[in-house]
Amino acid sequence: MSPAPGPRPGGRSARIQQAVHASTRKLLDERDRADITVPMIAADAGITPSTIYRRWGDINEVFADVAIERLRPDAPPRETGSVRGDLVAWAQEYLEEMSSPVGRAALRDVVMSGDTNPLKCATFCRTQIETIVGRGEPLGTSVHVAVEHVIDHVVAPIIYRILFDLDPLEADRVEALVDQALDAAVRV
Amino acid sequence: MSPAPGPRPGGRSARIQQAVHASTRKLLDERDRADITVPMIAADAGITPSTIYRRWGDINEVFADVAIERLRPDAPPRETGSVRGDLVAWAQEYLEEMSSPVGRAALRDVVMSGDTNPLKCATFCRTQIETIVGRGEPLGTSVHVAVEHVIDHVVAPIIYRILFDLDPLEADRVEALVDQALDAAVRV
DNA sequence: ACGTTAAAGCAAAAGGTTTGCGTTAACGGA
DNA sequence: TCCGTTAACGCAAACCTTTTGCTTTAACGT
Repeated sequence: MSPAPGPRPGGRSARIQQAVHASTRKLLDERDRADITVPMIAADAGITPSTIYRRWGDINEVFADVAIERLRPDAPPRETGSVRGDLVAWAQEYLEEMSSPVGRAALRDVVMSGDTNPLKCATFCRTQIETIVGRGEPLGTSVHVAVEHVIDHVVAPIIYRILFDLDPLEADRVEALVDQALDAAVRV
Repeated sequence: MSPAPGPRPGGRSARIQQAVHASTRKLLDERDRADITVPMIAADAGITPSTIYRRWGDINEVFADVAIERLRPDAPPRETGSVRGDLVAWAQEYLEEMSSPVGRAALRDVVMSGDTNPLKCATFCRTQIETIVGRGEPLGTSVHVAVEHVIDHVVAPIIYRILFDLDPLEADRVEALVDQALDAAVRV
């Protein structure tokens, strides 16, 4: 009776999505974001503008879509031998990536799009932290508590300062923040 | 020789700015932000669209301009008898205001506009905190340190969770964050 | 292979944005 | 108080983006 009209992730759709992403990234490297239009992206990708409007809605959704790919972790956090060491290394690298012009722009593009993209982005981050903390203490509610503290005391200040254009954190301050987060988690 | 061509904050400009702000706030209450256009605002304000384009550039700048007025503190932080109490009361109120749909939208509008607006917004916040901390220990570098810690450990988690659509902080967790910020500041 | 249908192409209509030029109204000096 | 100067506004036409109805293409299941 119902042929299950689910999505169709087939070849053509995927090809067009990749073309749009590639053209958007390319234009983003060349021009200022305010000077990029949907017809420009379409022309570069070799498709018609209406395809973009129908699939993405508006140009901000395209930017957000590209941004979230940039924000997706490409590898599990590397191991240094201790949870603290892993967290410090991960946080310093995260700070580095997000402070760069590309990282800042990606963060803004994600934040300005509807609720689900920011949540997805925060979840990428949380998952990485869970991996690290989970190595030291496999499973249990204390892991969850520690993760929350790392998000509040380490990730939040990093991102807040970037989004609001304050001076970025120093690398050694990141270390202190990690210690404070772990301290706070232990005391609960 | 040079008649100093400075800005002209006179009556007409101010009147038009107010009209645009008022119409924007009104439309923002009625419709979804994506459905609001520059010609709509202009019509409601009784001016021509080109005036808005020339003064603000685009509609996002208008939204950001309105948002920053919403974010500007309307009174100095109220006093409870202790620095800790003042900070807790202020932070809980701040959380409340920023979590509301209007507050969230204003935050996003500010963040998505160029660098100076976010910085202005963060400075509003910092100034309020400085006022509170300065009451306990008038002037000195330790005040500055404490303010930094409150921003990193209290403000940042509040705002991060709002912007990335995580569960908002509980009111009693705010209290714990203030304590942690003050602890961290003392240890430096 | 064939039928079905989601997604893309095309083109015209609708609407938003930019721009040149004339007009208005603050501001400063006589 | 009046007058000259000039930033800012109004108007309207040109330009570009966005939307929309219809046709065509190409995945996917049978």
